Amino acid sequence: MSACDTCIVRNRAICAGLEHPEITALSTMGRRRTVSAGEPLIWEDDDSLLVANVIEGVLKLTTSTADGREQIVGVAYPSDFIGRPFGQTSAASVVALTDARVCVFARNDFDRFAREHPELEHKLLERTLAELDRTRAWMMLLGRKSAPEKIATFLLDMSERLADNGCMAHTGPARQFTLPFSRQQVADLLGLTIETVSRQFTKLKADGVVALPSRRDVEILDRAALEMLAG
Amino acid sequence: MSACDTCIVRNRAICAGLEHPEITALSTMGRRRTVSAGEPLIWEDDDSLLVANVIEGVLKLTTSTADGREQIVGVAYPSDFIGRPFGQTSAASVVALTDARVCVFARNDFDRFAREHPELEHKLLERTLAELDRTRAWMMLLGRKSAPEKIATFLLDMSERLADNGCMAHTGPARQFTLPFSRQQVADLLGLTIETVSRQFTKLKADGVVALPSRRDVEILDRAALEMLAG
DNA sequence: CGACCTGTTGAGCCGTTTCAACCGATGTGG
DNA sequence: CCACATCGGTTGAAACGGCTCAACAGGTCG
Repeated sequence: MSACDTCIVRNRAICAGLEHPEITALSTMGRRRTVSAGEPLIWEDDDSLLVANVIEGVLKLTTSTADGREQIVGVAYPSDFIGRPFGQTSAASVVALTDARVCVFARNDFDRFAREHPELEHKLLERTLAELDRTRAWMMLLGRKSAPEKIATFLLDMSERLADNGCMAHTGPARQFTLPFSRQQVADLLGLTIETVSRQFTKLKADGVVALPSRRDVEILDRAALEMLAG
Repeated sequence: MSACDTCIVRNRAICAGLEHPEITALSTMGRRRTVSAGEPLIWEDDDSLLVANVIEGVLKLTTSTADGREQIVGVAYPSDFIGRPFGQTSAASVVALTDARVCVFARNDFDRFAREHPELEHKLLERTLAELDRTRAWMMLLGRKSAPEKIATFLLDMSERLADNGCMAHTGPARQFTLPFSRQQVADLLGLTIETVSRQFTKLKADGVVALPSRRDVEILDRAALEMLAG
């Protein structure tokens, strides 16, 4: 019996739908690993040596400039795939935001296996296309939205993404949730400074749009207002 | 003999490497089409009815807000693939920037064909992964770079992308080229206003970094300076 | 020639950043 | 046990970069 048999993202990750012999083969290639909050898993511009499935936790994908500015270019949740298959170098660093568990594969092995299993490649393609859609929507935010719009859009997005971490049927957007991000990370995600993020949060709170019971907790009091603000 | 046999992007598009019977099958599904500069090919949020290969010309992928702000989220050059396979709606509009020729497929047909031909799906996956890398690099620009840095990065990027439109071996970045964009489109690509773009161009010219013989023509006089400015 | 379109230039304004001080929670060592 | 440092976050004041609005320039086309 492989670790996959009890994997909690087994039915949502790219492994979903693979037949038993394939799962077994994948299982022997993969290795479970934990990554502590703040710990890197992949370095930008490094040789792309490994890919992984996220089992539990949240990780950020970032790119940086020479002078240290950072932009979060993606966020990986459970069942998401990370790393750069079929490429020599990875374009982004991957760092855990929360303690996380991942299922890692040597890129070589994974590439070879994927090429031999079209069903897996198809899943990967669907995922990559969806991620590209999301990324493009985020470009709109980065290039054209104001700070209040960015924050509102961000909160609505979080409310959807963090809704069903479990395996239940789709429950709709969450009214309250805990951000996996510090203020600095929210800033890096939205292309703002930490101070601007803080001020916008305070403003939303003052206007009664959200409640902020703690640093990381958000409760949406007036979703319609947020949607209005999101632009 | 199918149109594919004489297709000028035959060896660079996703069709590359397909065996003859497959090419023939694809050929019967596809249809050549011309798109005039400014003419749309796909509408944002519409049902995703068609996908295409770019044969000649340049097209922009854009998303817009309700109040009319626009962000260019991608640019398609010859041999690039456009449209959203395996999805119900397309997340971006596609509009020709120059007169263009494309090879279009009904999305249904293409999806079915792709699923039956792993080699094609693999090509599509590689392309999509590369596009995702590029898109993420652009997020860095949108979120974290200043106007001068954006313009410098843009010019360097153009210089590479427009280098070998032909089929010759890689010739390195172009020293001079013709932009397929109006000032407004450059602004929409960089998340700036048209006035800021214009001022930055003027500044680069005044500093002797580039020459601008006409509205659309650029000649890079001091590449090192541009690379410095690009941040 | 005049209308029109694209792009440039100027002046002033506004939003975001910058820089700095402050706050509250957490943790530590004397 | 309490002074004290630390860390993440908030708040304030001022500077600045890019935006807005408006006028103007250069081509092109009727």
